[in-house]
Amino acid sequence: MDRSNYLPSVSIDCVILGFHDNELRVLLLKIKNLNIWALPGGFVELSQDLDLAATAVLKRRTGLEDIFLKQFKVFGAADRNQVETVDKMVADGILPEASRAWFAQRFISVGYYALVEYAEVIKPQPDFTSEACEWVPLNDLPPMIIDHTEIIKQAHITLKKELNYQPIGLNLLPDEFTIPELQALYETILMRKLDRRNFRRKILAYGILIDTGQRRMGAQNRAPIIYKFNKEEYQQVLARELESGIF
Amino acid sequence: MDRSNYLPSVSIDCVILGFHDNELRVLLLKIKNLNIWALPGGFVELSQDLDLAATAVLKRRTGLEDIFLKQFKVFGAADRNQVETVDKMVADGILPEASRAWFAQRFISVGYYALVEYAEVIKPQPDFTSEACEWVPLNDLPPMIIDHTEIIKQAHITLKKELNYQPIGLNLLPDEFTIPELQALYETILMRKLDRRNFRRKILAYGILIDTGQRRMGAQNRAPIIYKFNKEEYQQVLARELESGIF
DNA sequence: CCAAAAGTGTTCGGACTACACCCATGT
DNA sequence: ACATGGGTGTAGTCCGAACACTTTTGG
Repeated sequence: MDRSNYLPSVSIDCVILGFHDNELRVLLLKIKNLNIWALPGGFVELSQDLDLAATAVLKRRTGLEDIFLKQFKVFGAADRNQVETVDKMVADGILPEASRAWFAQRFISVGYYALVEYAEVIKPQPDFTSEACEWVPLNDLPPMIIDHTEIIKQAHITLKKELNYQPIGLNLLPDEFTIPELQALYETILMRKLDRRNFRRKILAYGILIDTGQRRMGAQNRAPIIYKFNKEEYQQVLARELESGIF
Repeated sequence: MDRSNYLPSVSIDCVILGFHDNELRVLLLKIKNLNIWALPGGFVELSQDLDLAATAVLKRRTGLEDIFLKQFKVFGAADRNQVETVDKMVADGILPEASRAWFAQRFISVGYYALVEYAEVIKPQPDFTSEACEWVPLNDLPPMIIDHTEIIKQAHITLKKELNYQPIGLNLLPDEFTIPELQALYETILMRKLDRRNFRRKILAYGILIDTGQRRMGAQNRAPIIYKFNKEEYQQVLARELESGIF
């Protein structure tokens, strides 16, 4: 693996969030032979846009493309390196001796977060340094490398703030869903209960839901209406928010 | 100048904003022998926190410390380098041949912005590559290097958004000021008129202003009350905002 | 006295909150 | 029938937008 193709000092970490069993989950890699987990990350090729490098990480781990991916913060503490971990991995033969210096260097890491539909990620892909790639509940994180716990925390804070000004759900929910399901997503992200009736009104007011005319049967209660996102309107609402601060 | 003390590939650009003559101004450096301007920037020492490096840039150019300085975005396009400009500067003897490679490399630049009190910056300091360091009105920018125009634009957008949830003015106004003066600052940042009465009510509701009991005399109209910021309350309001997304 | 701009109060409407009620579904 | 949770309506409250009047200052 030739490290000379990458920009030194710069890394990318992706907080890939999915929603399952009414829980927010983040995609993590378990480092071989160690009880330490890490965010999927990567480096930037010499002639590659930073955002593209992030997109490539997402693609590599999940197979997904065209997903909402957003830079949210840079992590640049002086002690952001992992000498001990790298030494151990070299000793275990996981990393070749030749790449010790590369991985042990200090990185400035750009944090990105993505929202993906859990079900569409068939088989998360570990890399050669990791023995597992799993969805881990956000509120039950294992020991993480360096500051990755903090990175996840910051991603979650960012997500909560975004929720106040933008609809969220496309990419995070299946194609078809009910309003109660969408509400469960919101409640999970915000970590608090919302009023059913007010939520419905607010979300319908966005004008981004399409009534499919179908209902979700099977439960021991009134069958809720199944909706789809009106993707054009959805994108327009997002764009309106982003535009809000034109120069 | 030994470049081996710095992290490669990573740079910092600071959008230092001041307020004067009812205009927002940004501190720019004019590159020697060229009609191109640049944001004050710098690099990160090998064992220096990223945020500290940004603070150092601010200190170096303005002499100011303990100023609100915030990371707002990373600029990582693949073509973010300045080969032609560097070649010209080396040819002109401004940059030593030995540092050509350093300055011509591709940088991932972390954007910071700062709000400073115009009057407190006595004499902005140019560096050895620049022949001037001046306050330039934000809506009358000269030709800028690489993507620095875009960086300033993004900083302004960020500032406008911050304004919606936080008070701004400490660091940007003199110690004593009137509410109409504070309103002029807001109107300049937001680039639109605000209602006098609603503005007054809203800003007083924050509880961060102290009536000094004095009035600004001299104008041909009723003398406005002079206020000071209640700095403790001000910081608390800011902290409350930042805390708002606790895990 | 007059122009100019500061200080004060009131009203209106929209958005969010907090509720109570009815309806459909599976057991 | 009944427990469960979905769909609908309504009154109260808060906040911001819009606007009219009075007060103070210098000329």
